[in-house]
Amino acid sequence: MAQSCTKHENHACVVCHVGPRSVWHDLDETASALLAGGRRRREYGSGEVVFVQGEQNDGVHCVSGGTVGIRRLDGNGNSVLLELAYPGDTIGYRSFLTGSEHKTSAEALGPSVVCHIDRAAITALLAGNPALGLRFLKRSIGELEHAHDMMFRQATLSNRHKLVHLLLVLVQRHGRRHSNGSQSIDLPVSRRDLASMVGTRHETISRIIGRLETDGVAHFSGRQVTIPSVEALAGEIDRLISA
Amino acid sequence: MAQSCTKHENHACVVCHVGPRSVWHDLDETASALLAGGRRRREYGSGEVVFVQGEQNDGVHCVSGGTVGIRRLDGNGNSVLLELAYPGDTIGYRSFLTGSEHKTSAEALGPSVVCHIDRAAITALLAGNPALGLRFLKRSIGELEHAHDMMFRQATLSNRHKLVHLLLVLVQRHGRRHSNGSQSIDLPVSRRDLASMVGTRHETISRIIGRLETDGVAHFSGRQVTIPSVEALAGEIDRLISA
DNA sequence: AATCGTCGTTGATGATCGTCAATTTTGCTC
DNA sequence: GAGCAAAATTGACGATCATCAACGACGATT
Repeated sequence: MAQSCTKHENHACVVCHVGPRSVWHDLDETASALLAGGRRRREYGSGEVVFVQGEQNDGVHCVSGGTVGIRRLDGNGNSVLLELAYPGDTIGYRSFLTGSEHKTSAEALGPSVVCHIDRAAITALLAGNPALGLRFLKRSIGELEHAHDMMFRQATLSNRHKLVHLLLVLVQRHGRRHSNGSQSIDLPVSRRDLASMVGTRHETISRIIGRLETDGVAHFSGRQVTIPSVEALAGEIDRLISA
Repeated sequence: MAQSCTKHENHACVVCHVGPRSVWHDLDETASALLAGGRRRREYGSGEVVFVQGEQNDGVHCVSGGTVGIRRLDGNGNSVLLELAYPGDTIGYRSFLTGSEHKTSAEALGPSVVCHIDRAAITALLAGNPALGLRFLKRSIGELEHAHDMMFRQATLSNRHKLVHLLLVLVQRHGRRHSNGSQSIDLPVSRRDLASMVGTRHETISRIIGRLETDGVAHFSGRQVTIPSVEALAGEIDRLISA
């Protein structure tokens, strides 16, 4: 999919559906030309790697289609999925701006399209567009708030509630509304990655899923999840967060 | 009145010990004058609040002395200490730059000195010094990396290991080296806050502390902690992280 | 000195989790 | 489709944790 970038190559990255939340939004013509010149589109198969933790940065990437997972690894085989990136999101900009190696890996979770923008182009763009730096700053701040939310949930919610919250987030991005009011999700991640996002083991995730099944609040079949009532599921957390 | 800077009023915030890691480092004279004019020093007693979650932003703060805790609360009495800020650190800049209310509270953990810099001054500084925006960007990225480290540890380490890691971090900032090789810390936080930083309950922290005692790797007396061998303590985690 | 509220510790208990292991299912390659 | 490796599930067990409760310690206030 996202078979989009066949025309208007000379405008601000039209390959990506650049919304107002993108850092590339609202560039002038010279900048757009610079961007178009330094950009290179590429399709990734499921599981293919965009950049690897520890590698030297070679520019930034912009997600155009699909879903990209931001992952951190250690030397013991531990793997944690820290973020999910969607079309319009720019990734790999941290190590670019700090001039360091990548602190995380990025991989396509399902067929995806990602553009690469080389160092020279971004350097020139940043030099000529001070507003671009501020956009990166706001993007970074947004991610930081998101990380703080996550840290807060990790410290206050039970594993079940964390999984429920994760499902509610995923249903917003990946949910398909059914005619009877229920919604379905095609999970972009494995059970193991679900576990890492919740902060527990995959066996525990399996068991929590089993309990959600018997409670009737969600039905799992492989990576397909059906939620009869999203409101009922949200109710599990709401009375903890708001009350 | 800003009863602070007794000399060098026309240089970059000399109240704070501005190191190269501070966002205010290396400003030119005009900018320093602007900063000095919009800055106001204030001393805070232990527990006093610098800014409150939910309040509208009224500029940024710069820690000059002591330790400031960044805390997030919810409506159920849950409280999590997300970060510790030390002299040279600028706080409250996120809500300033995004033009939103404070997403966290900040409070002095022990007697502290914090400067306030009003909106007008920073706005002018940012407009005249594009490099300042990049400094904020790098600071934000640094905090984000820190948050990702935290998320990774939350997902992979046991509570005991998380507490040990926290002690090792605190010993770097607050540790006093003893003649026999041991080190002591005056903890800047309560047991409850320790618990929130580890992501568990305070009773559990008490019990883990008890086990560290019986294992002889750390001795607790109130907020004073003595660690016979920091290397031995670090060894508990090292073989998990590196091996 | 007496009171009050918070903090810290400790105990008991049921719930949850991590680990090891066995088994089934899934997805991919040939 | 056969075969294989990884993923996912399930069971069993010991370890750890959350919760409720009781109690002592401490600081602040009166």
